[in-house]
Amino acid sequence: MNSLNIKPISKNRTLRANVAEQLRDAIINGDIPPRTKLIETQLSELLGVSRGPLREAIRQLADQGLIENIPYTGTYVIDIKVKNIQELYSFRTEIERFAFSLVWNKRSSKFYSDLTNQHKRLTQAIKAKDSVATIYEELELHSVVYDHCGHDLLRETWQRLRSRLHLYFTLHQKAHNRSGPKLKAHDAYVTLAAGENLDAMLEHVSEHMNQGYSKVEKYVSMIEQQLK
Amino acid sequence: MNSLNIKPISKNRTLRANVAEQLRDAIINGDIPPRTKLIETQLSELLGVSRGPLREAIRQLADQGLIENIPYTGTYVIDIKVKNIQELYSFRTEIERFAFSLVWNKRSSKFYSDLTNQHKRLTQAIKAKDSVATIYEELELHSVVYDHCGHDLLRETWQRLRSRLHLYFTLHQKAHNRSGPKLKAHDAYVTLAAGENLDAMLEHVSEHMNQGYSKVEKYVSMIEQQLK
DNA sequence: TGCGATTTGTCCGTATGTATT
DNA sequence: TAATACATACGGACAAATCGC
Repeated sequence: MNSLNIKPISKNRTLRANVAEQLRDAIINGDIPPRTKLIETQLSELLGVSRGPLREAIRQLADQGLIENIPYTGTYVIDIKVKNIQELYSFRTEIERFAFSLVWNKRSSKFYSDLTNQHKRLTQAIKAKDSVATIYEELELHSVVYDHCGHDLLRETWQRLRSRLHLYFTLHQKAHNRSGPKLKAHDAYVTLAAGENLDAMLEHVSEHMNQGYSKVEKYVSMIEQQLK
Repeated sequence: MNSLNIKPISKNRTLRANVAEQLRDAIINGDIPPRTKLIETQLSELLGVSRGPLREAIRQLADQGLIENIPYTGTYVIDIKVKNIQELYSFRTEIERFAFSLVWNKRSSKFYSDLTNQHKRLTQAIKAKDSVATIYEELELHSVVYDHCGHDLLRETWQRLRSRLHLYFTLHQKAHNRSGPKLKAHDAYVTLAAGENLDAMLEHVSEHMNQGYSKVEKYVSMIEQQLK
């Protein structure tokens, strides 16, 4: 009843936006695997749109870093590389620490409630063993601090990373789909974020990221070797 | 002879890339002032291209944050707002400190030479009172650390900020075109970057940014009041 | 080296949707 | 309410570039 449905009722009014959203979702959910070549004529027929809006959507996803476009050659879903993961995690650490520094002295009651509510959703998804929802809710949990820090540029930067991060999470999940994230992995995160010790929070962010990184690093380096 | 020409011989092979570059340059050089509405039919005729590539270029510049698109309504050059400037500078501080931390222990001889050469170019531009070149060379100087830190994601993020920063610099310059940057404003920056005290460098970056921010803040808040 | 097939890039004419007046 | 201006979308056509043979 009072639980808001997660569905983002974003009625994208333009076709290009809808196409971009559909393609993005298909990629980050693993339905279109890395290295796949996106052929315009095929896609436009599949999606039921003309090449115009499709090409504009492709341009947007390329700017977001989910696909790579080589002129006169083709557009490909990005590849997995250890270096990219490492960069994603190290950069994430920096900006999330920055976000907490910004939000710390102006944390509102809504911040606390958003945090706990989102933690609840994540816990439920984990308990339900819904791996797709778990990934989404974990990213949503981390989005809370960006949404409340009042720094549009920072939030925008986070959103750009989020898609790629989502893709890596999905691929990792699919590789060994039984080991989801630990049930209590985010307890300390939420507790500290609602506490009064900023330094402890910042330190925890760094640790949390390192743990996440080492979790996927081995898998990715293995994949990279296989493809080599 | 040995001095490489600055001209980026980037023969953009696709029309959309050329159009995007032309539009971007026109905006950051102030030839197309903020709030200007970009009308597709006019632009496509002016540039001598069809609406297809033009629209794709517009989508790219919108993703870069230089223009804003409102569906079925129009595309406008971004507005100037104090909050945006403040965000730009605070975020820049964070990522440039991060970049120096990354590069510190692997600074190569090329890093030092790039740094001093670029400082020389900046100095020459200032002496020549070439305000357009001065802005470009100052941004190039700051680009050195990103180019050498070996973090593609960080460099990519910097490039995204750079266009907006360039625009603000240009507008500030045009507002009172006699006060260019001080001749020795970057001496300490270069000296510290080539030195051995990382903490001093990081501290200087923060100070350097604060100075830059306060320089444009008053001007922008004035403009913002005028337009209100 | 060249040739042909495939795909991307580009142009144009037209029709429709939307906001504004 | 109607009319206008413009963005959006479609479909067909052709040019240009890449790749495999």
